[in-house]
Amino acid sequence: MARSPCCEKAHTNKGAWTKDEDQCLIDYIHVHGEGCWHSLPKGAGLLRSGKSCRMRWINYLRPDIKRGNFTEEEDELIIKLHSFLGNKWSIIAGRLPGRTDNEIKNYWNTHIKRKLISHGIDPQTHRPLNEIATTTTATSTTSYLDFIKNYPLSSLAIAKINLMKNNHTNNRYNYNNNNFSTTPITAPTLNYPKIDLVEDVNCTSSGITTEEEPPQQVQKQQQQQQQQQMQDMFESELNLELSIGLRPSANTAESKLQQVPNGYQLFDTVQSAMVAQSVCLCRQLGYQSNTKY
DNA sequence: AACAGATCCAACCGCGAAATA
DNA sequence: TTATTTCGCGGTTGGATCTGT
Repeated sequence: MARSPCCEKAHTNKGAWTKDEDQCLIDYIHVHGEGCWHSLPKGAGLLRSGKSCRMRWINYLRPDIKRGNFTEEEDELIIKLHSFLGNKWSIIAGRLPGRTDNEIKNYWNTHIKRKLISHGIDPQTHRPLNEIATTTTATSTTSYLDFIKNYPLSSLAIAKINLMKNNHTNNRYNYNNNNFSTTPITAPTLNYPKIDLVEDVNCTSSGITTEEEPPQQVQKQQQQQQQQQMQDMFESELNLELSIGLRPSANTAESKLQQVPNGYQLFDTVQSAMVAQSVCLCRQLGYQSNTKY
């Protein structure tokens, strides 16, 4: 009892759309709305596949599509989201109003990718190209000191790890029901040594100190203040990073992520810390400032 | 002006998941 | 339960345009 055969492929045009075809599609959607792509061509009198109509509408004809060059803010957001999500263009597009997944994908492949490569950053891993060969198998068994030794983290990334170490011992960040929460875990995580952050919240230097000086009241207070600032910043960034996918639907990668047992686990492995590092690295290269690659 | 190579981007293709008969 | 269609996604292609010589 299957459906009747589809004859969509018969007698369909291919290639560039004409103005008449565009207008025909626009008029039809204005009257009948989006959806039912399969039956749309027949109803609209178009010799196109439903798939082609959908693509044309979503990527080109939709009235809310934003035209023109990408802004620096959009650049930065795309890189950040890509470092987190990979090639999930539709999800990334969902975070950039008016931009389509196809447009972002093209922009990534023609602009951002090249810029990252020219600056020695692998566009897939968001890590320095010359370090990729030796870091492909970082696991939770890697000691944090080994990791630091090989991949000096930005202070921001370190601060994030410290905060998790200090404030959420034996916790990991989970993504459930569109929110991050901390939930006890049993799986082994990194053995974080205590590393006090005392400088450089803007990723302008390596900023790592490994031993605390003999306590002095003023220093303590300053450190507490800085730590609080870092926590605020961290939570702020986390909100951005983890608010990805607030509109999950049944068949999206977002919903799949949420379906992973124990939720969407972030920063519980060395790789996750690398993500933080890579984002910071991009910033160091100018994405946060007014300078461009 | 003419040509070649590089770049851009709209459009196509194949695949997997969901829906449906 | 199974076979098939439909939909949406990411990867790729190829024609149009740009740039350098």
